[in-house]
Amino acid sequence: MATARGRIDKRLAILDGAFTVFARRGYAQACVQEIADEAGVAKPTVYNHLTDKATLFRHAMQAAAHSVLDQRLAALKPLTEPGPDLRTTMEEVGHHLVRLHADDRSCALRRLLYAELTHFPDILDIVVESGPHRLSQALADRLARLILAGRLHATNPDQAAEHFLALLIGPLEARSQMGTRQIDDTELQEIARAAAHTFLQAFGAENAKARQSAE
Amino acid sequence: MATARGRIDKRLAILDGAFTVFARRGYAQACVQEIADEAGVAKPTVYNHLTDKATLFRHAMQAAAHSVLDQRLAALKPLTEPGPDLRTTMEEVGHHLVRLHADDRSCALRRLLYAELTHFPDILDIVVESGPHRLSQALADRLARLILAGRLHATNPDQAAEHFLALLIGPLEARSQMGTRQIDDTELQEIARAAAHTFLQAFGAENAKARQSAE
DNA sequence: ACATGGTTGAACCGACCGGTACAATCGAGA
DNA sequence: TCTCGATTGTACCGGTCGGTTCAACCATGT
Repeated sequence: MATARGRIDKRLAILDGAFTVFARRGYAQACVQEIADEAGVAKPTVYNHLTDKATLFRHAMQAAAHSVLDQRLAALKPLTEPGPDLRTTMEEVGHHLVRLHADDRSCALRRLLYAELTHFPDILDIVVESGPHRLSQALADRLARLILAGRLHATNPDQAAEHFLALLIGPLEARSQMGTRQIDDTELQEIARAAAHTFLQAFGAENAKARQSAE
Repeated sequence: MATARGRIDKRLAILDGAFTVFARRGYAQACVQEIADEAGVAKPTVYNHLTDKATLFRHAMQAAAHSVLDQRLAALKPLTEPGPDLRTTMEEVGHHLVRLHADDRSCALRRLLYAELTHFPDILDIVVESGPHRLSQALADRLARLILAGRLHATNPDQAAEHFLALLIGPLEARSQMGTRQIDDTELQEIARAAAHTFLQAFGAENAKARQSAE
């Protein structure tokens, strides 16, 4: 009705509307009629494209997870060619990651994942495998290069990546109350700055050299 | 029927059974009849003690959050009188915290909180205020003492506490897939060890002295 | 023995919702 | 213009569940 009555794939509109409604109501409380309305489509059309409410949920979650992952991987790009000041590039990357993590759809995705873990165990594989795990791997790759280049001092790039992400996400989650409170951008920047500070304090090459020369 | 037909407060059994069933099914899918069965009680008895399914949920969550918080605060005790080796006491405390965090009830509490954030905004205040926030505050108090005693080098005890908790919880959450996978205790210990290592690398007094003397 | 108040089982009401059936309609290609 | 497939609105079925009612049932205090 409200949608442009074109040939644009309704499937996309359905999946998008489905995620919106699932995010708003949760799986059980979301009724298919509301999803159909949100997508500007009749209820039978929904069942025409997706057989089940469950498979509708699965596909919507998968699509959302995919789009979220792409954004996050793109945010790591500056680390492949960091400027002379490693600290500011790490702060930038951290800021970017934190901003993506605080995004509404990202928060909704995590909430839904947490919520329906028990009912849809297979979704965990889809989302988490293509989510934090892939991100951590990609970050570890970048950090490994930096270690080899002598700009970081760490024994285990995987652990370093895990810890950097933890220093970013942990304080963010604590402050944002699971995405309820809106956080203004300067506070996000402050979180990223603090995380980069602690991380470089622990893994920065200069600090390591200082420690070694003092022994 | 199966329960001892004593005068023991049924209210407690109801709240406990309610949390169990909510954890198992989620809020919407949990039917009151199953809660009554779990508590060994008739359905009208449930409505006799708690007026509503919603208030039942609220009270069950509050009770669970309270018990979880108590355990976590108790785990901080060794930090008030740390032995000569700060590292091992921090590893112990971290191990204890991580083990509590990985507990089934604790995971279920977080899952339910995440899941029903939208429907019960007031629960967030109850749980999060008496949860991670209080824990972070208590930890910050302990760390402040250690800073004054010259055993840690940090400018902001609140931030240090936030970062230590992040280094513990973040990797745990990543590895445990939101509490789905069971983690064996030696892996928990390894997580705590790594967290304490990075934390002391960044905030340890010896490292700081080394850095200063090298400048 | 008697009264009282919480407890029990069972049945019941009303609402909601997933999924389907069906007839009417629309849109594009021949 | 005609036809075919997808889409639409609507109505319906069946099941589930929150919440209530009610009669019977203890267990206690007097």
